[in-house]
Amino acid sequence: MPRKSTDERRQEIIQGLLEAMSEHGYAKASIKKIADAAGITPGLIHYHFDSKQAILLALVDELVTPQVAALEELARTADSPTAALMAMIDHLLAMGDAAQPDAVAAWVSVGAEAIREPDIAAAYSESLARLLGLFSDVITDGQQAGEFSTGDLNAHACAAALVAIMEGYFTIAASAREHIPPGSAAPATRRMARGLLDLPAE
Amino acid sequence: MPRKSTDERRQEIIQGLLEAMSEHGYAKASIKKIADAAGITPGLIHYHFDSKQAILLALVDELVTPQVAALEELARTADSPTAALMAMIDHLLAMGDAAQPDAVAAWVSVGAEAIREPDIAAAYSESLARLLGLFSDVITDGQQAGEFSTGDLNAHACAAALVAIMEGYFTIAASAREHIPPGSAAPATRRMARGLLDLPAE
Amino acid sequence: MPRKSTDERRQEIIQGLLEAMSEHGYAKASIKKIADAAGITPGLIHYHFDSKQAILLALVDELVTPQVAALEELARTADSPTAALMAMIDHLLAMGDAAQPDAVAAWVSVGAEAIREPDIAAAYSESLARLLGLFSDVITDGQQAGEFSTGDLNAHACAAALVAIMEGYFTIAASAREHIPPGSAAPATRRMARGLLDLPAE
Amino acid sequence: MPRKSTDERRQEIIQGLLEAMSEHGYAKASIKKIADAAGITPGLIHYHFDSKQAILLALVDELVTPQVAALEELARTADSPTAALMAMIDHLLAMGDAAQPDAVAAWVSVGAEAIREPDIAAAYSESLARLLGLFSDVITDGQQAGEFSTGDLNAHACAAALVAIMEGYFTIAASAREHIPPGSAAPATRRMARGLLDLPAE
DNA sequence: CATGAATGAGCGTTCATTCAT
DNA sequence: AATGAATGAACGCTCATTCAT
Repeated sequence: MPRKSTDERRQEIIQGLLEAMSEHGYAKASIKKIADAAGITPGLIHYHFDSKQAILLALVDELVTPQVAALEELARTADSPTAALMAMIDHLLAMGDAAQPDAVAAWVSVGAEAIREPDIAAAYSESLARLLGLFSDVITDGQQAGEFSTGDLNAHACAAALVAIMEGYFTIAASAREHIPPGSAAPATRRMARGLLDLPAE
Repeated sequence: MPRKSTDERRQEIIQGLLEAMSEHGYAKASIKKIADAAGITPGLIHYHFDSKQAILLALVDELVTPQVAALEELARTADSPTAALMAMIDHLLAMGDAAQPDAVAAWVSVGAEAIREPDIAAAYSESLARLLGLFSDVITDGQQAGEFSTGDLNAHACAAALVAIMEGYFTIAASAREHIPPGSAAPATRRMARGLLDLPAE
Repeated sequence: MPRKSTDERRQEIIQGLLEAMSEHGYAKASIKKIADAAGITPGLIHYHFDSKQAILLALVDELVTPQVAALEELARTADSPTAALMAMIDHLLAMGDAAQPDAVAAWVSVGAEAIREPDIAAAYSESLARLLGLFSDVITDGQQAGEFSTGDLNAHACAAALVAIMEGYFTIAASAREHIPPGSAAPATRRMARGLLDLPAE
Repeated sequence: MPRKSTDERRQEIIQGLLEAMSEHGYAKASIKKIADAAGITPGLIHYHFDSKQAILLALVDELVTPQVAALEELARTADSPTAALMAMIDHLLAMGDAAQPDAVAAWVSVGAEAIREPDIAAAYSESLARLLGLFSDVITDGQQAGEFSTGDLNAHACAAALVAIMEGYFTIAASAREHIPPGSAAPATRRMARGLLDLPAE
């Protein structure tokens, strides 16, 4: 007679890691702290996950999937590639601006952890690939529609540049938010995207 | 006279941390690993540094100061604000592109560590402030010279945007380099800077 | 249900510290030695106690509380203040004489540790205050009953003198027992108490 | 060409230990701290002393010898055994009262250290023996002069009792001075000595 | 499913002692 | 006689993981 379903428990544990990580970083987010944040006991963590790293991998998916879905939806419902791109930028930068500080901090920790853990690196890389693919598609659409021109750069390089901006804003937002004038990230990024893609000024 | 001077040893230890950190991240860059990388015994580390964190703070300075000096030199010797800005972008992005992978990886770890360690956060924030100041000065110069126009954004917000790009490219370069087409970072950033500052295409 | 209850383990650890301390002093009573004495592994110590100092604080309470209770009982059931005082002296000095050499040695280490550790000093001071209070009450009772006379000294100063004798005998018993003729501590102290309180010789 | 004589250096080191010990206790009085307190470098310590323990043994002698000499002088110049005893009590308790807090704290640490170090125990025991001998002599003199009567106790037991008081006052003075009313130690001890030795009240 | 005591390896740090200079 | 860098063992403590209950 299960007190809670496996899926629910896994969700709680993942959220516990998110909470612990945003406060202490991954290395110091101990199983005990994760368990406390999830409102369960330490022993139960390893019943639902093989290892601490497995929770992190699940968290990466948890962080990325809804964003990708939201961006896809934005791209699909936009009137034009330009409108789609601007909507995507606004959506992503809103996160860094303040909307989900825990998720942003956790994401930065994931990027750092990826330096030394191949499994995390793979998940991180795949997550970036998903984002890159979305931007790449929109840029290709815009090129074919004659809205965008990318000079010597291909669509992939331009997509990487846009993802880099997002990553950069997230990094600074996580550790030195005071250096980002509130509300400036999205407009600045839109201006930069216009330069990148040869769009006329707004 | 001691067997080696304190300054030499401190340098070796700082480089040992850089090496260990770029491979394992800060948390797993143990005193033992740092000592091995520096070719000394663990006990000696704490003869020269009060704590592991003190080494990291010294490393942050070591990483940032020469870059800031180089950027200042570039800004001073450039013919125009536009030329200065482009030279600075090229210089910084060259690092991320491949020139100093260890330093880039270490820097990303610093950003992540800053999330939870106030002292590191302070050093990280100050380092960003130094970079931001340089960009901010160039942008202000360009505005006054009539070369740049920043729309609704002030110089600081534009500087933050450029620093964010750099941070973002570094983050991706450290963990998922395969997503950055080699050689694309600097040209893409130059295009974005043109959009940000209302410069005509090259 | 865990393998052993927290209370049982805490007791075993406290006793392990008592054992290790009486043999090696507090500083050299390492977590490893405490664990060995308690028959457990070192890691478990910090599951049950936050720090080594926390064990010491628990031990101080463990040492003092039963003695205070015993002295209170003696004071309560004695026929007169004089009888109460003599019973208390006999009870306390019996410890130093030989009855609990481990506890006496540990207590001396606590006093020394109190010199440099404010938390230990507070616990030590409070323990002394409890003993002093008991003696002070008995002396005040004796004064009011016309049995004791303390000259220029107040009850508190006389209580302090009696507690000092006890501390002194404990100190010598712990490190240089050969200098205390067996069985002499209590009679000598009774004679001194008579002088202190103007009691006629037995 | 010696910059300072060996004897001077040894003295400085012993005083350095006294200073470091009274502040940090023996275990935490590191060679570095002793050297700092002595105004020399760590390496020099082991040129003048074989080990840290050897300094402590020298310190014990340093602490006790002048007191013993002073007490001998007091005993020799006193008009009577009673006067001698009271002068000795006043002299010793003046230390605990406030005169030399560093020495008192160090002495208590020596007593605690004696629990676990046989060599320290031997030195501590010998120091106590010297004090005991002095008191024992005076008491024997007083008995022979018909001034003192010690009941069932022999002179040694009475001497031990007086030394215990001193040790006890020192212990409390070192860690919980607030419990000793200032100026009360000597008068209280004189009253106790009168009871111990069947002297009439002052 | 769930608990929480238990393990053991590793961590950052301290330090008495040694020794090249 | 003196320096201060260097060593290596020990320390208190943390923690992912295991497992009896």
